[in-house]
Amino acid sequence: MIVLDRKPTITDVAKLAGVSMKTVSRVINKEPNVRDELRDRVLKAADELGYQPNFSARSLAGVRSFQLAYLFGDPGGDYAHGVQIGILDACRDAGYHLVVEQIDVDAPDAAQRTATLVAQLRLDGVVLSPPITDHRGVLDALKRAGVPYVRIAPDEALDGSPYVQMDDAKAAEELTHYLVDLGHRDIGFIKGHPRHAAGRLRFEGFRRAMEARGLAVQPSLVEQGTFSYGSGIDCAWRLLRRRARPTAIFASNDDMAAAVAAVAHESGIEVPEDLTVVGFDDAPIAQVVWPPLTTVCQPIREMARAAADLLIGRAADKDRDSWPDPVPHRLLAHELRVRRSSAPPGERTVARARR
Amino acid sequence: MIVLDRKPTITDVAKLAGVSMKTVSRVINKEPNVRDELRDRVLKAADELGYQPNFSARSLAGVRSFQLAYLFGDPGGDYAHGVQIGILDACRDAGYHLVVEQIDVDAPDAAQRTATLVAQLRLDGVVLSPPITDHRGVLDALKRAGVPYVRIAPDEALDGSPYVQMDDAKAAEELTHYLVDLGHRDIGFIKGHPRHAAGRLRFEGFRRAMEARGLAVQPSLVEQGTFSYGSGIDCAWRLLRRRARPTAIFASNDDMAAAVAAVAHESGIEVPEDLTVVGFDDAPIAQVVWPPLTTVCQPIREMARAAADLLIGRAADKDRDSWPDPVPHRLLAHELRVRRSSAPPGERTVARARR
DNA sequence: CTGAAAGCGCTTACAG
DNA sequence: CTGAAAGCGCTTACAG
Repeated sequence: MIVLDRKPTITDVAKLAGVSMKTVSRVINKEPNVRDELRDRVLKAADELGYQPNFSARSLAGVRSFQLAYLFGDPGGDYAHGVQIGILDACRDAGYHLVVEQIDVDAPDAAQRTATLVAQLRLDGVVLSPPITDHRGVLDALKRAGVPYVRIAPDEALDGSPYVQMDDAKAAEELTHYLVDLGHRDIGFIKGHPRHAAGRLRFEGFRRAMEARGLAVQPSLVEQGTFSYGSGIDCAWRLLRRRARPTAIFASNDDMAAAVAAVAHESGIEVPEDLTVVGFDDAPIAQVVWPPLTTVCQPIREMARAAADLLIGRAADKDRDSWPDPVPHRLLAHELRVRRSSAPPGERTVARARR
Repeated sequence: MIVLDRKPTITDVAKLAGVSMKTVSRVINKEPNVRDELRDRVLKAADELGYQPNFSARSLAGVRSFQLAYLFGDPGGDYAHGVQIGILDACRDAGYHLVVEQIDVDAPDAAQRTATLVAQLRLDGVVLSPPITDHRGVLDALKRAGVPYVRIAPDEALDGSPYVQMDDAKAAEELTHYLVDLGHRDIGFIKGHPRHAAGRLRFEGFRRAMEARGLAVQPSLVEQGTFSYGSGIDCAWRLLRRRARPTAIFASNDDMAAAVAAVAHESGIEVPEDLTVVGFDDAPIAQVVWPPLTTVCQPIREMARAAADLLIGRAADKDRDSWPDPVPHRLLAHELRVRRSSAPPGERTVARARR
């Protein structure tokens, strides 16, 4: 181990190994066309000096920056955090770094802030998650700057860019079949944010499953939420104070399902004895409310990892100036998680619902 | 608005404004010694071209990088996410970018990964939060690399580096006084992770307050948790199946308090009628369990913001090679949040506890 | 398979 | 107050 009074550079390694700078560069970047003997000498020298490439120099000189950015909108979110962890998984494996930026979807300067970010930083790619995965201005700014991006759980796939998703409609169908199989007929539904694809698709799946079983979706049992806990509270009150209340409630995400459980408690309605409650996402909250929620696991971390890998793969490709045709996309598997918030409807519950 | 076929550089701005590159640099970086007239010309030219400085070039050439890093340990955390939002607040205002890295505290390569990060990236500073705010190896790696860092809620302040904190002991004291004033005498306590300063300080505050009121801390009512929801479940069972169970339980954080509430529900114990439960932090979970938790608000976002501001301030300082003496630190204000999980002990509850 | 030269877009250190 | 030159640590494009 040789210690310099400054950070060792590629030149230091080259001198020590007795080769040119360019050869060191080839070895560090795993490029072909280096004799094994030289490669070994370089690796040894780099190791002795504790050499690490300077990412600023790399990105200034080269076409790759070894840097990704993650743009997220929701300042509160478990979701955003989960996505971030998944991106970091990919970055760690590929020797990448991650820059994060929070951009309020409703801020008038969202597009401008995106443009500034990509003008200042050379980025191999940007990962987007809901709600800004569907922000037209942000998308346009990225396109104009020529920065590759991948959208997670996008609304319209029509953007021409790659995306990663799960099958929300199918998962909602499965969850609904599960409820019907349990014996529920009068099922309340709390919709998600109308602007979010996931919200619409989950309702669509519910509707389809009900029809498939010959059951009517009762309009009076469908409430419009926004995915927030607060909206879940409001919808739950409306649903539960009805004389003929449902025996089960399907909330479009776990936050709203937790809200339903809270309102039930407050109203003296036992979950799941008097009311089955199911959510969606398998967010941390699902296991932390009482009772733990039956839900569908959305593989957020894996989705994010896949998005980042797509970007890293493109940057490594010799044909890095465009996406392959057709543009890549990934559909990741979900999973039903049955927990204690669901049960067959009780006798008296059914009686009341039927009344 | 002039559009080039490439990103405009400082040279483009200089030419358009009819000044030297160096003058543009002075204006962009708000350095003194530029005539107003030149400044205006430069600003106008920069604006017309839509010029944005290249951060890679800046950090390669200069002593500042306009970039901070945030190292967090807990992959699950609301806490980490809150810290990140606070740092981003500061970055946004100062024109900084933020690189994030997740490092498992218990991983043997935690220090090595830190060293690699700071060798590859030029950073104006690093923000650390629990649990790695107390990781000796990580701290040493940072020190060795000469990268300034600020610790959030550190265990030992003895490190010689700046830190930001709240007064955990005092807050716990206040919360305990509140419980005693409500009429509680038999108060159970669930400790936090023994390795975390916050855990110890909160218990210390509890102890002090009990003594101040002439009440004994009953060893049989003190359980050792780890801040996790799961540990809260275990501790709650032990506390609640006792014949003479406490009338109130003080959990060292909200996750564990939520767990207590869940176990209470499962056991048919009503909160707050039969049992008062209080937490700590005012994490999102506090308002999302039933009933909402009485807790202490830890100003995480503001603490993180203060930490980042310290780092940004130092980088902007002409004396940026060392911290001022004495090293700066910030103590931010907490706040008691009374919600529905706490109430005076009921008659029968007191009777049972006294038995 | 290997390397010498030029250049990425800035800031530093210096001169005037 | 202003600017010309050198250099940060790499990669590119090219030559051999």
